[in-house]
Amino acid sequence: MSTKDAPTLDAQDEINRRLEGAGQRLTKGRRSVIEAMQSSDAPLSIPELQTIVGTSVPLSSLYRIITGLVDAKVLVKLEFAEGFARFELDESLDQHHHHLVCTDCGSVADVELADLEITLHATTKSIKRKVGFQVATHRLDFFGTCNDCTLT
Amino acid sequence: MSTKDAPTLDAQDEINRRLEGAGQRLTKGRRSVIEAMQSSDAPLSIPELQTIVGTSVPLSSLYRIITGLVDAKVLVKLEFAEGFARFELDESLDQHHHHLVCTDCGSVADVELADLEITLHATTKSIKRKVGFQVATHRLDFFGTCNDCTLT
DNA sequence: ATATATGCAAAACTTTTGCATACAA
DNA sequence: TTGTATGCAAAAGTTTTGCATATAT
Repeated sequence: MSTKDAPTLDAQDEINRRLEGAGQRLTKGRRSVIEAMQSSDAPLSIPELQTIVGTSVPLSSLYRIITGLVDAKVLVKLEFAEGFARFELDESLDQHHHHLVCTDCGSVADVELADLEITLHATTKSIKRKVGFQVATHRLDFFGTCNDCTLT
Repeated sequence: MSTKDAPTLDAQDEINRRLEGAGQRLTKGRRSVIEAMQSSDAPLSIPELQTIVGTSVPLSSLYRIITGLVDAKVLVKLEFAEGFARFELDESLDQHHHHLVCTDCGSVADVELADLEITLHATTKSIKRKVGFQVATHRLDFFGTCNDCTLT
C-alpha cells in the first residue's frame, strides 16, 4: 500500500506559510495535490497524480500547480532517468529519506537511513574542504531489484 | 578544463567487447561519441555532445547512438531534474564517482569519495536485510553552490 | 553479401504558455 | 474588489521512429 502517517499540524502550518510567502492561494486543486503528496510514500509522476486527483484538474493546471508548489518550496522535483519528472514533499516537510528504484518494474520506494546521514554530513564538510563546493543537500538513490521482483 | 586521463587499453577492449556483444559496429559516429565521453569529466547532455562531435552527426543519429550505447552498457543515462538527460561512461569503464550539481549555474562536476563507498556497501546489505531490496548500484548527487559561484 | 547504421523528415511525448473566465482573500 | 488561478487550446522542447540509402564486417 501507498499510505503514510498523517502529517503533523506543524507541517500543515508550514505549508500554509510557504504558500502565503509565495503569494499562492489555497485552492481546491492545490489542496488535492498537496494531500496526494502527503499520503504517498513514494515520489509521484504527473500521470500518477492525475489518477489520484482525478480528471477534474486538467493536465495543464496540474503542471502549473506543481510548478508553483516547487517554487514555494513545498515540493521538490526529482528525475530518475525515466524521461519524465517525479515530485515529492520537500524534505523539511517530511522525513529525509532516500529512494529504492527497481530496475525491473520501475517502482520507486522511500527508505530512511538515519545512520548514513552522519557519514554524509562529514562528507559534506570534506567536499567543501577539498573542492570548495558548498553542499546544501544531497540525493541518494539505490538501483536494483525490489522484493516483489526478486520473488517473481 | 574538461579533460581527464586517457582511458586504459583494458577499458577500450571492454568497450569493444560490449559493442560486439550487443551486435553493434564501431562506426565513425559511435567512435566520436565514445571519445567525447571518455574525455569529459562530467556527464554530457545531447546538445553538449553535439557541440563536441560537430554537426556532421545529426541529432537523430546522436540519439540513436546514445540509446545503443546505453543498451550495450557502455553509457548510463542520468537525469538531474533539468528537463533533459545527461550521459556518462558506465562506472565499470571508469572510476565510480558522485556528482556535484551547482544550483546556481547548473554545472555538474564529478567527485570521487572512496571512503564513503565502504559505508555505502554496508548500507546496501542492511537494505537487503530490512526491506528485501537487492541493491545493484547507487547514485549520490550533492546539490549546492560551486566554487566559482561562491566567489561571484 | 548482408545485417546494421545513417540521414532526413515526421511524429510522439512531456512540459510550458496565451488568453479569457472563474475564484480566493 | 482585485489579484491570482483555472481551463482550454496551441506551442515548445526533448526524444523517438519510418523508411530509403549507406556502411562495417
